[in-house]
This record gives sequence, C-alpha cells and structure tokens, in this order.
Amino acid sequence: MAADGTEHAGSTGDGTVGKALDVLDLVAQYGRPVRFSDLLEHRLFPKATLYRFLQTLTNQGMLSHDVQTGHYALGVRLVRLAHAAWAQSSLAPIARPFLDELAAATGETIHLAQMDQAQVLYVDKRNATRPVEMFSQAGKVGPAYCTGVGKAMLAHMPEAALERALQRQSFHPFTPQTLSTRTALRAELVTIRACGYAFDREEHEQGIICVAVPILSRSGQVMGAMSVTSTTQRTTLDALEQQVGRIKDCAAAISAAAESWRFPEQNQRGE
Amino acid sequence: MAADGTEHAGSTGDGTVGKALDVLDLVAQYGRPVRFSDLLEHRLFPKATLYRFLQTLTNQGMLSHDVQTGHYALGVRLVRLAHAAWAQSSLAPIARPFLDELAAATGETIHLAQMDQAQVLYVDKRNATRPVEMFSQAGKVGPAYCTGVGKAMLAHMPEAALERALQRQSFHPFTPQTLSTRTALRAELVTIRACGYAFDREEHEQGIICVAVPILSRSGQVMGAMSVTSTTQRTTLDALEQQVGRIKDCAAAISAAAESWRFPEQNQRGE
DNA sequence: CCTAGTGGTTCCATTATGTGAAACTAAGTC
DNA sequence: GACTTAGTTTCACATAATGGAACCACTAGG
Repeated sequence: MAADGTEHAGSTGDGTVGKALDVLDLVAQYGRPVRFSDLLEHRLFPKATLYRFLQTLTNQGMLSHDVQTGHYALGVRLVRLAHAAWAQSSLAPIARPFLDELAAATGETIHLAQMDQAQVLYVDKRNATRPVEMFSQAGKVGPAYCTGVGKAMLAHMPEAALERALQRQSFHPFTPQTLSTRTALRAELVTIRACGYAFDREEHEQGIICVAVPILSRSGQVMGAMSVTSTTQRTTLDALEQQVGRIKDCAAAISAAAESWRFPEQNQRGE
Repeated sequence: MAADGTEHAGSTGDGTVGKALDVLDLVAQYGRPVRFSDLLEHRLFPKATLYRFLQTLTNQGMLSHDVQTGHYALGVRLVRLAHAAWAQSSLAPIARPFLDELAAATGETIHLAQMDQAQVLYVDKRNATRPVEMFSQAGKVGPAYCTGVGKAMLAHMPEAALERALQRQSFHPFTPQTLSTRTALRAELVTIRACGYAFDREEHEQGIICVAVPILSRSGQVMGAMSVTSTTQRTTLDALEQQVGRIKDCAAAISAAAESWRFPEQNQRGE
C-alpha cells in the first residue's frame, strides 16, 4: 500500500509504458475531450510518436476516440479498472461501515483520503445531513499542504518521504489563511504530530473548516486520513475539536480492520 | 466515442504497452493483493519480463507494492484517472440531473450503463431510498445478453459490432429465463429494436425485472442505455411497461444534452 | 552444517520494438 | 488553384524490451 513514498516520475520516466501513461495523464488533465493537435502542443512527443501512442491506448480501451470529431477522451476501461482498484487497494471498502457510523453520529461531512503523488486523493465521502456543495468527491485530488487530511498525513510521514512530498507542494495561497511557505507548514506539522490531529482553518476554501486525523498502521505507517468537515457558519474549530476523541476512535477502528484484512489468517509477527 | 466496437484485444495485442496493461488486468482479476508467483503462474510472461512490468507499473503508481508482504495491488493512480474518465468520457455527469428526476418520479432503482468489451459497464445508479455512492456501484460490469441495458444496447448496434459482441457472450444460464443461445437472443433483439425498449424477465437474477431503453446519438449510434429496475414482489412487467414513455423521454433528453456537450465552447483550461 | 527447494531479483547478449524526420493525404481557407 | 492546417503513413535507425540463466535470501529437512 505504501501510502507515503509513492514515487512515480510524473515527467517521462521509465520506458515505453511510462510514456504511454504520461499521454494518458495528459488527456486526463483536460476536463474534456481533446484533439490530436491539442496534445501535440505540449511538445511531449513528436507527432508520429504521439500518434502511435494514441492509437495503442485507444486500441486498448484506455482512451476512446470519436471518429466524427476526432476527439480523444479517457476510456471506460479505466472506470472498470478503478472499481477494482478502489475495492482492493483503497481503504474505502474497509472503512465504509465506520464512516457511516461517524457520519450518522456527527451529522457532518466526512472525507476519507489517501496520498497519491504528494497530493491528497479522496477515496470516499459521506455527505452531511444538510449537504454543502464543495470541492470533493471520490477520485478527486486536492493539495496536501492546505487540507486537514493532507496535513494529518504529512505530519506522520517519515522524513525522507515528507521532504520529497514538500518539494512538490505548490503553496498556492488559496485564502489568506493558507500556509504558503515550507517552514510555516513544517512548524505546524510538528504540532500536529504531537497532538495527533490537524485543523483546516479555512486554508483551502473560505468558510470551510475541518478537523482531521491520520489512519496509521500498527507499525506507524500512514495509510490515509479522515476528516470531519463543516462551515464557519454552522460550527467552530473548538466545537470540531470536541469530536476529536470520537474521530480518533474511528480511525483506530479502521486501522484495526485494515490490519486484520491484510493478514487474513497469517500468524502475526511483531516487528 | 464508438461505444459499440471497442476492440481491445484482451489477449496480448499491441506492443509493450498492451502487454503492460494485460498485467494490470491480471492483477485486477484477483479481488485481492497478489504475490509475484501468483501472477507468474499464468504463464503470460517469463519471470524476468513480468518482474520488469510489475516494477514499471509500481513505479508509475498504477500498482502498489507492499514491501512487507510482497503483495501487489492496483494503485490509487487508477482511482484518480477513473475519476477523470468518469467525468469526461462517460454519460454519467451529463445524465445525472435526468437520472435524479427519473428516480424521484418512479421511486425505483435506475441504472445507467455503457458497453465495454462486449460487457455492460454500469456508470451510474440511483437507489430509490439511498444516496449515490460513486465507485462502489459505478464501475461494476455485468453480462450483456441477459440484462435489460445490455440487450437494449446490443439491439441498436451495427451488425458488424453486434456480431463481434455476440461472439463474446458466455450465455451462462443464470436463471431458467436466461436466453442461452445466440439465436434466441438475436430473435429478441429484433423485437427490441422494433419497439425501442427491452425487458429483463428475471434473466440475470431471480425476482429482478427491469425495462431498459438505449441512449442513441442523433446519428443513431449507441451511447449507452438506462433502465428502471424493480422486483417481482413489488411490481410487474406490465406496470414497468407503463413507464416506457417517460424513460424514453429521459433518454432523449440525455442524448440531446450529450450532443451539445460534445461541441463545447472552446477555451477553458482548468487548474 | 550442509543440501534442496521456494520465491524473488539481477545480468546481459540478442533482436524485436519503438522512434521521429520527413513525406504524404485530406480538408479546409483565401 | 496555391496555401495553410490537421492527421496519417513510411522507413532507416537506435533504443529499449526480451528471456534464459545465474544469482541471492530464506526456509525446511536431513
């Protein structure tokens, strides 16, 4: 699972396969179907090469190609694969009952997230009874340095992985409250590590606050994080802090469930 | 979009990329993390080759590798990609409001599906009582020859693509009502094509019935299908048939929305 | 302590594969 | 009818994939 140091070059890394996947990412980047020449403009590959990749990927069902308009889009095969990925690799299916319970208990929005390429990937979500429209859904990604779940995970990562992850944060100041320097973030991570939970003080979106806790394996590895999110109109950080105990319990329960799921019947050996 | 004849060899097709994706599929096949030697047993590739693929894919975040146990699983990068795929390539985001409306009006379960490799891929669902949960349901695949949506789509495919798709149906008799021969199915497809909607008469699951209509582009291409599903205890085929008009309207509305979506206003770059 | 067996990783000569400049075709412009 | 623009095909060349075999790290069993 290695929720921490997932390497993955990003820029053209290993071999032909890596390049092909870069093309896939490129298509994903656009939120809409793209033309050949749109992709070509990125100067990632010469014409012929790009063309061949698009053909191969289309052939494989990873892309779809509308012959009418000549547009390429991500293929449905990905949806199928992702369903399997979601089911077998993410915490979501394990965490589901616990999230349900927490959602019912708190009545707020719950997020479950994991790290992916130094970003936060939301893998599940429970809507508040009074739903709030906001940036998140399963599969969506968000920044790590200015979200509760992101900071909770960063705070509990080993130094090497953390450094690599920090390198890749944009520190874009979404709001006046956004921590926009490496040092400011590092300082807060120390506090978070100490107390075991993280706040989002409207750092990503004005009016949106949350409290998040990491989900750690028995060996202390970061597996993911979960948060209870609300708005400044509805509640306060102090009120959210009250919930921390309950949330931590929930995280612990998920961790335990994950642990036993990973070693179904093996004799467990302490490190 | 070519919702019909999505080729995609399945067995090792084009180049290195195709092979790598086969490995991915292989991992997906197991519902659980797998060891190197499990995969090796399939004799798809020699040891060294498989090893290299696994390394590359892990590197790329398409697989995750638990160093403790040596298990491989599908990587979270897939979930991210799929989110994009779901959003940009499936009918789901376009159809969403229409499905909501239909769900409210009928009070029954609604499915939205597309073809993927001669199988039915569910891309969205409305559960009368419960709210939507994305990947938990969306992303599942099912057989084409014995589901309402499957038959609705098959019935409206061009002959060449249909033949190819039929070739790949298993015709496993799930229930006594399952159409279990090519000819029986072909006969029904003619009827379906004529009237524009398809029934599932407990052909896939005992007690589960549905009525489905295809979603066709203006040019008559199959883009997907949708169905209203219920149980024999709750309703009858005749009662479902009453709804056909409404469902067809809904399908037409989705088609129209999709059409205008495909030729969007240019120039808008996210992030 | 040695030997055999299992499961995973690395080497490296061979050659298949991918590469990309350039030529080509098909549609639009002006 | 000359002139872009957008996509497709070719082909000599070199890179990158291949896979048999050797190699390690363990574990078991004699």
